[in-house]
Amino acid sequence: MNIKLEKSAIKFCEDNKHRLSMPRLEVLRIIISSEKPITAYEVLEKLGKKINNPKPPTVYRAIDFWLKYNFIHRIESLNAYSACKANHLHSGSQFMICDDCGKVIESHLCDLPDPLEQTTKEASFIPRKWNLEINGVCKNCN
Amino acid sequence: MNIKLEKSAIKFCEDNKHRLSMPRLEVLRIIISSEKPITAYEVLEKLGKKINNPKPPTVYRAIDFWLKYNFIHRIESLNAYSACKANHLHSGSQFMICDDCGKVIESHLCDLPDPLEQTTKEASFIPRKWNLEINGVCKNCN
DNA sequence: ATATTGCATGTTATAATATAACACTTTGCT
DNA sequence: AGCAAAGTGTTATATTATAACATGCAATAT
Repeated sequence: MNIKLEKSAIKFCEDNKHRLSMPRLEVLRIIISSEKPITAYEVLEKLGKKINNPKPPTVYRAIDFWLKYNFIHRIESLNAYSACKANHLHSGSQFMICDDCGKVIESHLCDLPDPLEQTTKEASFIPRKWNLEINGVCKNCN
Repeated sequence: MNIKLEKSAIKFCEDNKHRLSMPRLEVLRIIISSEKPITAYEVLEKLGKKINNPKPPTVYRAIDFWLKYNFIHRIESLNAYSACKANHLHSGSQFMICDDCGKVIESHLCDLPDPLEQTTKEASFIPRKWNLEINGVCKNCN
């Protein structure tokens, strides 16, 4: 699927002296190979086929790790996770979620769009990361 | 606090023949009078002082009702709810969440900003509602 | 005025999501 | 080898949310 992302994750760990443990690698692979955003407990179930009887913290730790470095994203309104579709790491993401078929399309903001940037300035608020989720109806469903 | 919102909610129910039941009214009041976004179980606890021994579904039903008509918003990344601060109903919301002090500032988008509108068009995606959550550091904390 | 209907609530139970806490293991460094 | 830091294994439990079904209430049609 997205072998590029896996490779860059491996390289990232080497370069930054993070351990690329079994749970981390397998969890990332599971999320990468999922068509749709996948929940932690779905990951847990699949992980059970790779390592012996894993428990929720194992999954959540790995997820937190990859989230932290933006290799995966969390779709808040679905409590689900998906691999980053961009070829670079970014701190802002945008998802279009189809209310009909559940399909999720990621695009990504490199910068906060101007009117939004503006409101943060007005509030003297310093953005660190942001997440936009748009619900609606996708191409195929309308 | 926001007596205006309560009034407009009451009027909304009258106009649209929705029942303004005890749980609905009290839940709305609790959320309106909360300084910060409040979780469902915090609402439940406060509701216990108004009506006898309420259960989670009572709270969630009332929350869902007000959410549906945009009188309150859900802040996804906090699993919490807050009264709408705009003086009009809107289907898009924007929150700035301070990672230091937990303060949440709402602003509101009447329309999806152009670059975003653009991406939905490119994907032939029809937006129905959207939610942007920006994490960062607020005025007082930086 | 009452029967009907649809909306809403009360209640019990349980599902789904996530984390605390602590013992143990691995790795890199000195 | 000895140590510290980072990571995992495991048990238990916290937090968030919903399913399912019985009951109540209010508008309206007879």
